[in-house]
Amino acid sequence: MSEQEFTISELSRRTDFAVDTLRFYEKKGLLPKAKRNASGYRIYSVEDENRLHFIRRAKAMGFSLEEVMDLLKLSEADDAVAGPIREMIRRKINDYRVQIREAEEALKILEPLALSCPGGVAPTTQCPIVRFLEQDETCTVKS
Amino acid sequence: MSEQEFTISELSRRTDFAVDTLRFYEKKGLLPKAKRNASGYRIYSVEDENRLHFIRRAKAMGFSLEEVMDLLKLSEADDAVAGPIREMIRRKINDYRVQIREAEEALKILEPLALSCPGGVAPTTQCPIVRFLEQDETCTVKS
DNA sequence: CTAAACTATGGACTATGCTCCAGGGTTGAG
DNA sequence: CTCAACCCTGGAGCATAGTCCATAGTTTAG
Repeated sequence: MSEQEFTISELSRRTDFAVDTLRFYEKKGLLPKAKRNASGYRIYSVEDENRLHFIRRAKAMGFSLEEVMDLLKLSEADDAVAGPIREMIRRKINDYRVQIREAEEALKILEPLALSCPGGVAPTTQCPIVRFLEQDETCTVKS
Repeated sequence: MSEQEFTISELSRRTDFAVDTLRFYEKKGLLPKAKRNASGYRIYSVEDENRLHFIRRAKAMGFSLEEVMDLLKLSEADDAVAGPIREMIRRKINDYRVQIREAEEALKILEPLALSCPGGVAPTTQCPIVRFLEQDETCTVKS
């Protein structure tokens, strides 16, 4: 009977996105304006479900909703080509590399401080961390 | 004459924090309620300047304003001891390590995809990235 | 027929860290 | 004296990604 059409709560159950999130995604343009039944209820299909799988994966790869939207557009256009998509992935790869480098820079400072700090009830005057933070020389890494 | 007291814009120039940011920090409790002159203007001292250097450094190490506030309290109390501070640094170190691990996980997936993607004007049906995103198996890494 | 469970809408609220604005008072140089 | 440049306050707004609410209509099981 039902030929692959579902209500919003069914789609929610199938994709594990909250009902509110699905409506939010529609408003943001990540999902197309849903078909409606006679009383205004949204009706979804397997296409929508697939689109949501795509969204989930792209988010898992660290893309923001705006980027996910771009990825969707880039991959769904009739004349869609691989170049721009690869570019987006390359940029994301670069973001991650920068992030790793910055985290490593911070660790290079924090780890020795943690090791040389006596901890326990030693007064903070003995604490190299506090001394480091109170220095007034500039220090790079972030911001 | 002026014995180390300055107005908010002077403090701003000396610390390179925007005037608005200084007022914002006071409201948030990162800076103590400033002394005022007869007409209600905030008056600052070198202590405030030092505190702001501390804040700048702690932020550069990746601490949020709330964490910076904790660090300030932990290091300024009369009976301040090194233990809790070291704990905070250790937690931040751990955060960075987790962040690095997650970024590496993502790279492990994205880098091979970028390498195997033909790019250019190849249709997206040829694009391993799109194929990856359209898969419906679950995949870990984030969220 | 009724009550529960579902659906719709628009708008408010969360956290983070500022940034900007309007409307008004104060200070300092010329 | 006047005008620019400063200061004050409270509140709004930005981005991100939802989440929750009130109010109201709809569908379905018993």
